[in-house]
Amino acid sequence: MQQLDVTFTALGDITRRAIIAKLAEGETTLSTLAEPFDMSQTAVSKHVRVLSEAGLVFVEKRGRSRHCRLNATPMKEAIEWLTDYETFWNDNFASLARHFDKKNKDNEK
Amino acid sequence: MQQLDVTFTALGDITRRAIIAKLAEGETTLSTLAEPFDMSQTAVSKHVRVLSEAGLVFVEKRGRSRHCRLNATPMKEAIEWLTDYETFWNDNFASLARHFDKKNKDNEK
DNA sequence: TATTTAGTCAACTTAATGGTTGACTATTGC
DNA sequence: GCAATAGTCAACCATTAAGTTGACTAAATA
Repeated sequence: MQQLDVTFTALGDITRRAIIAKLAEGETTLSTLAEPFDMSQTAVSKHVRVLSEAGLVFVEKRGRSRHCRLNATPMKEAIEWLTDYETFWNDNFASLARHFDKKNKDNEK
Repeated sequence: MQQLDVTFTALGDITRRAIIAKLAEGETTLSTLAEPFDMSQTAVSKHVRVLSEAGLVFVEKRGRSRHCRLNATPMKEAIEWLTDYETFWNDNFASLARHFDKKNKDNEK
């Protein structure tokens, strides 16, 4: 699987996006993170694993608790991919040119 | 399911992103779209359905063929959601302030 | 009219997701 | 030492996803 696959897939779940939103307010432990959700801690833990495998969350074991920290850098690649299509919601010749310029440079994407 | 869920999920597949890239070059029929892929036309057709249900592709029946056209507007919401986290890959106080400003305005997301 | 072409549909397989529960491990604190 | 707390793990269930094939419909063309 490609990085963009795991990034977009990880973001395609409302619970995981909510976890990200929580973590944007600051680092927390798994249990406090899980508390507001209407599902078991195990379920939240699985979502956090998906996020951590996507590199979107760093988990650090500290004593008996797990501290989770947001890492947004994989979003960069996602946003770059999306930005490449901005021409299709702005009909703007400059961005159109940018789109096909970029396409010629990196045909592997 | 929420719009962001279907958008991100649709984008979380490399074949579907490749379809989008093809359609960025211009409208095509399903069969010419399917041709380069190493899978049945039925499979490609299913991917196109996922994209069209996400609103990312418009499909129009014309004679015996289906013409597919890219519609990138759902990407706008996706990019807006992501941009809200730019503070976490730039450590920039202005974008941090923007992030928490926005959070206060629209707590429903 | 007969045949090719474009595409869908239904049925099926396999694997992944998203959730549960119960048992377990390890750490903390009384 | 014992009990509470934080979390994982394994097993299970139901649903969805991604692909296949074969039969079918509808349009274009020889």
